[in-house]
Amino acid sequence: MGNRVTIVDVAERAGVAISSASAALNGRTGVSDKTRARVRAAASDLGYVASLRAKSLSAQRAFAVGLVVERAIDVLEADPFFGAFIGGIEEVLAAEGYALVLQMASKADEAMQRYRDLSANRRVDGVFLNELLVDDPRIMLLEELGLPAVTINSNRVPGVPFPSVRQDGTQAIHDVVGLLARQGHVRIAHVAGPVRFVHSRARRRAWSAAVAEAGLREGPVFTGDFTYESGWRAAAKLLRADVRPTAVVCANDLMAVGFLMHALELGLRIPEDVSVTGFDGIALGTYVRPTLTTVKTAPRTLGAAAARGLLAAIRGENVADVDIPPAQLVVRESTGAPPVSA
Amino acid sequence: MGNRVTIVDVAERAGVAISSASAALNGRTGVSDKTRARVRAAASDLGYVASLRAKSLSAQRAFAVGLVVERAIDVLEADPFFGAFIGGIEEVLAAEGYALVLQMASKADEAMQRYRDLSANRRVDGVFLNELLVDDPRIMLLEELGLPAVTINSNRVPGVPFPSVRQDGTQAIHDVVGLLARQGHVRIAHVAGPVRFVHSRARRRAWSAAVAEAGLREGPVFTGDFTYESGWRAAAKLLRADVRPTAVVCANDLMAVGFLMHALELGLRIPEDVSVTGFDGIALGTYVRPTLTTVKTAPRTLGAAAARGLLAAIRGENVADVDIPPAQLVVRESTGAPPVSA
DNA sequence: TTGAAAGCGCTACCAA
DNA sequence: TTGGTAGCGCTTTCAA
Repeated sequence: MGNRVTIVDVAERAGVAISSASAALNGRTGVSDKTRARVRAAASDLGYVASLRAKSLSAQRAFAVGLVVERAIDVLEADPFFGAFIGGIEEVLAAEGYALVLQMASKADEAMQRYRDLSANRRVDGVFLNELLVDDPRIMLLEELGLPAVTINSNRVPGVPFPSVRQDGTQAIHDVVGLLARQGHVRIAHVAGPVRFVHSRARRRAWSAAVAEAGLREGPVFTGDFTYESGWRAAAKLLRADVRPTAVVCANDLMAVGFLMHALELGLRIPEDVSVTGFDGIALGTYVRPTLTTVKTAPRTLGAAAARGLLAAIRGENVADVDIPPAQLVVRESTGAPPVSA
Repeated sequence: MGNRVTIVDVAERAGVAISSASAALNGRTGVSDKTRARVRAAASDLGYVASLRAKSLSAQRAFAVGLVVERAIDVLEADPFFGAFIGGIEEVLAAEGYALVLQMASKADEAMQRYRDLSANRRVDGVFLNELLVDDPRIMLLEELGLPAVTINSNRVPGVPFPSVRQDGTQAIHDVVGLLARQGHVRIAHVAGPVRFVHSRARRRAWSAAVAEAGLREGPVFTGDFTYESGWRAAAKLLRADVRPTAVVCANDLMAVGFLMHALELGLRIPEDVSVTGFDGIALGTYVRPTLTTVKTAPRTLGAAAARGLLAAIRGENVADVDIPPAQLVVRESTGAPPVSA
């Protein structure tokens, strides 16, 4: 344990000063090619790997970034977003010698505390701001803390000092509604996410605008919480109304599947009696019957872009907002022409 | 940034030596109560938080542990195990001031390299060994590296120097088979996981033993890879045989659901024509119709126990293997009496 | 281009 | 019980 190879050993073996060894190893200029080669050889002979601890302390960087997932922990199970998102993050982080510190919080104030700690003990050099709230308190907190950050899928808000990495879903939702309208649907409902989320609002606005654009009146809106159960409840509510919507655009797949399953349970046929669409493009949507028409997002690509943006922000670069290619409509079996009686 | 409060400031304000401040703050003995109180007050006045970087370097600990998830990254999406497992880990880590470093690898040798790096640059103090293989090369690697570890859900292998944290599923699989046998099933098939996994084998052995115990002959075995698709393929294979099994015990829920959906697609009724059972207890099993009879595991509890074990191992304690309460049979709709003709 | 040395902020040893 | 002080292993001036 204590017999670890340090830069001192490397310098000694190469017959140079420690500072030269450091410069050589880190690709800094000011060392002759000969010296650099000798140092490199010595390092590889000795199997030298720099201690991240010492490096962190002296370089004043943690070489790690943080992701705080705020979620009632049981709910996380059903949310496949993070797996792929984290995969994308890791992909670029690993290449840069950075690591991901993953934290979990079940409530908002707990999450705030995690950010505070992460900053106070300097465990990370920057963080991801996922699932933004309207007037998200984390923004101001991180600004105060001076911790670099990137926001994920937020709108470009003027006051916010952090770059945003997004995948637009607006166009795809327009496509969804357009598809339904062309199929003859007139009463198109929406199952929304909690209003506090920026992306819930964006999806609802997109639905709203698309419906108007199609020359239709807005159907009823049910506000869920992105869970299967709330999709189920949405069906109970919307399908029991005197005049049923013939199509329901849901703000995520899990709610759409909950809705769909309950509709089937009520004896309705999909899409003959009611069309259902989701958002996300999770695998579950292909397991159910009928398979779910949805908007396919790219969490992995998003994660990679977010990581690149965050690393750039940490390096102090002036990073612009980035938009990855927009989400795409994927038409499957849960959408079709409305009942003629409607 | 540079104006960070350090222990020097705290010591100065409290009018004591740095070493005393350190001792006081860390609850070490050898400081008077009065001094300790003064130091604590000074620290809180100043909003002092120790720098993890300096602490790490001097204490020779990273205050972080690693989890390397080895998975074809797209597959991860559908696997809800890790969300809850990580939740459990985080729960105990956070309380101890430790953090979780999450890494991803898509192939085995890539994963090995991640462990090697984690150890070489000393990013973590220990790691979780999940999804153990038979003769897992990671064991020897970590032993060589001298990195503390705990194995998750492995068998107690004599040669392995790491404590194991497990949840037994054997009894529950016996219960599954017992249930089926009592219902009159005689041909009970198994959809297994890849043979290289320790837990695949354990589940298969449990099925095998339980079938024998029920006085039955083993039904056919299909080896899948824990994906929905492989469950689907299993159905294609097993249900097309001349003599169909009347019940199928799957090694995880995702395969069970794939099997179930395909069986339905083939026009079979469940459980009237064929009973299907899973293992894991994921939410998906309650979304499908019929709902899935399964063995419910507790990944969250497992994660918490694993984290406790790992921290103890890091502290150098001699930690015993721990078994959390066993997985439980959950009977739902996908099991019932076999067809009379069978 | 090279090397000596001063930190980075903390822990822990050893005298006092 | 207290207070110096020598590391921990690296980066980064600043002279030579």
